[in-house]
Amino acid sequence: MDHQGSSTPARRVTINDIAAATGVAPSTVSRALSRPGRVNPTTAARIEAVARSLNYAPNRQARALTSGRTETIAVLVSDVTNPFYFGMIRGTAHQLRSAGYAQLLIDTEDSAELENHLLHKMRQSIDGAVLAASRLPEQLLATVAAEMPIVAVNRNVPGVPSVVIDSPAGIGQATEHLVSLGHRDIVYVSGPPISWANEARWRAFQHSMSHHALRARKIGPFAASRTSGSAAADAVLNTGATACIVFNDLLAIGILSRLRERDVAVPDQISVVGCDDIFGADFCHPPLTTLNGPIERAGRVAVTMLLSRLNGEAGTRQSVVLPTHLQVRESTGPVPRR
Amino acid sequence: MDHQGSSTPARRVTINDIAAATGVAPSTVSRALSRPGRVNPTTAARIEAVARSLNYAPNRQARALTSGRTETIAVLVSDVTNPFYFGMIRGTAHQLRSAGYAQLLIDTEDSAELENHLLHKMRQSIDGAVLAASRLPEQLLATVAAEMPIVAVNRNVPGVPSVVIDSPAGIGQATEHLVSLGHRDIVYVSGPPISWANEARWRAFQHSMSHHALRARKIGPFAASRTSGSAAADAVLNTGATACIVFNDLLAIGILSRLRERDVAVPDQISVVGCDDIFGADFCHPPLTTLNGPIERAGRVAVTMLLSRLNGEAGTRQSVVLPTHLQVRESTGPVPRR
DNA sequence: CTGAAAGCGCTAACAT
DNA sequence: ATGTTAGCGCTTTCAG
Repeated sequence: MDHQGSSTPARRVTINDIAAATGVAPSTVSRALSRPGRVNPTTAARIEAVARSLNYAPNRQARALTSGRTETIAVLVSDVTNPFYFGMIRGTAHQLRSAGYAQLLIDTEDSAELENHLLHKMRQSIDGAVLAASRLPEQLLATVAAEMPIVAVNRNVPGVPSVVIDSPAGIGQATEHLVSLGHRDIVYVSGPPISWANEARWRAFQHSMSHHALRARKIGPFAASRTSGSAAADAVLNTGATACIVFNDLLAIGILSRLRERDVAVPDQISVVGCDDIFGADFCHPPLTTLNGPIERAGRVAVTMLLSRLNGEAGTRQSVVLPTHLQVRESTGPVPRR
Repeated sequence: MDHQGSSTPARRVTINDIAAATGVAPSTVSRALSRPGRVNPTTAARIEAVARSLNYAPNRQARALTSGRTETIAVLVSDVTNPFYFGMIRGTAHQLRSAGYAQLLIDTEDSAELENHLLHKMRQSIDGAVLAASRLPEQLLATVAAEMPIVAVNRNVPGVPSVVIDSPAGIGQATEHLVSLGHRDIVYVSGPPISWANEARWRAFQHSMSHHALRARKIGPFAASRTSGSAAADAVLNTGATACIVFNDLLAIGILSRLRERDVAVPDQISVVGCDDIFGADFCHPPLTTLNGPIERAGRVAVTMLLSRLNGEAGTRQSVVLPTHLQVRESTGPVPRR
């Protein structure tokens, strides 16, 4: 049984149906529905009423075909299950919805090839893209940016609009924090070398340490996952350092678990600092000292930049840097006495 | 500078370009690219070669316009930031990608109206939808299912294909576990009344308890969020129960935090069981005893069902029930001695 | 196996 | 302010 009330197989209603029912031309209906103001208010109202009563919904594909605008934005993440992205996705989702855009979520599985391939395949289906943690080489990223409107998150490449969370500044605070607690031997636990954020954090760490006339060491690389925390923890212990700053929280939480397993007390024997303040960082054991960034806001800002670019608005900033601050919890403490 | 090598503003290549370059008709190109086998292998190969060399990507909108198939599936979640969905989204993402489908991620913000509205608005842009934790009333959900291919996850309504994780069975195990630890006074901490899973879990709990000739109590409802854990914890304590089974892990983790804050020892003074085994359940403090379900698999299965339905395959099961089991960690223990 | 032609639903000139 | 006309890029009859 067809709940539409007719007996024909529920043909979808088009602007032609509305035009017929209203006694105007389809183009008028199109205008009335697309941009009000270009049509007589009275007829516009009539058209809208009929559209509503007919339960009309515009066909986005047809609209896209002529207008070239799909009202769809792709959001690319390197791994959907990484909690880091949740907040960002919520930010993009909200901002896109309120602008009437649809959000295509794409998981690039940490592969530059896949990222490039999917971007290429989808380029006609989207008006633009937010690339969260793009793995594309600089050159290629710049090329992509020249071809379609994109905003990169946590990736800074000349010529590519971006939103980056200023973790270098945060790393500075973290180093300061540890040094003030008496730590002198601090090691950076690095994440995937392909990650721009990883490099940025390592450089910031080196810089801060040299500022204190301390030697910056690095171990890794490790995958940015909880499971690789085991190897990372063992490696940290092996260095003899009294504190570590870890590429991200996922890895840091993995390290915490392994340290517990090995009965190494945190922070009594070793201090751990993470990055990103993901879901869970506040309730793991011990709660993690980490860099807290406005990640949801990053998503919102990225979309705002993208949309204003699409709308040809002028005063759009090329790059936005969002502040970060150290969230001190219980995984850091005074350097252990020998 | 246009990296395409031409000086014109990078007009996108269409099947007509390929047709011209190959010396065949556009329709042949279409056939060759859409379903090989309906065209001479030699020419097909030639066409494909030219397509590749021209860097051709089909226009999905145009294709959708005629064929009616968008190769896009919507995945609706009630809240993108709920970690419960992460695994499921990964499951759907992988399965969709391997089938060449795009995934539209839609956040319904826990609102039935919004869910219905977006489904309606998007119905022409998608081939089907996976509804995770739909908030739609039964009747409406059935209507939607009659109009477009959908698969519901964790929601069982007659006539609507579904994938549900068998948490009732799990609740039985959880109750058994607590009773065997000596608990007699167990309370169910309920989540949003609008949630189907919440009702199912409460019923299962009642059933198990009556099986042991024990009285089942319920408190709530509480929002399924960490913050509402405070109120929930206080309420649990107020009941004097020695154990609680909580609607989901998010709420349970919130409860754990509050109990720590109030210096109530878990599990020495009270035992806590969650549901879903979300990210974080294994590293919160204490690690949470919870129901572990194959949530990523649920996402994969849902997509598989949806796609096989779209492809008109016959032997598609209407509903799939996935097993669950109790994951005992450290938040449950023997009943406290008085 | 392939070509010609029609048209999906809509928007965008161009007229009026 | 509104109607007419011509496609967008593709698939799909219908012929051959």
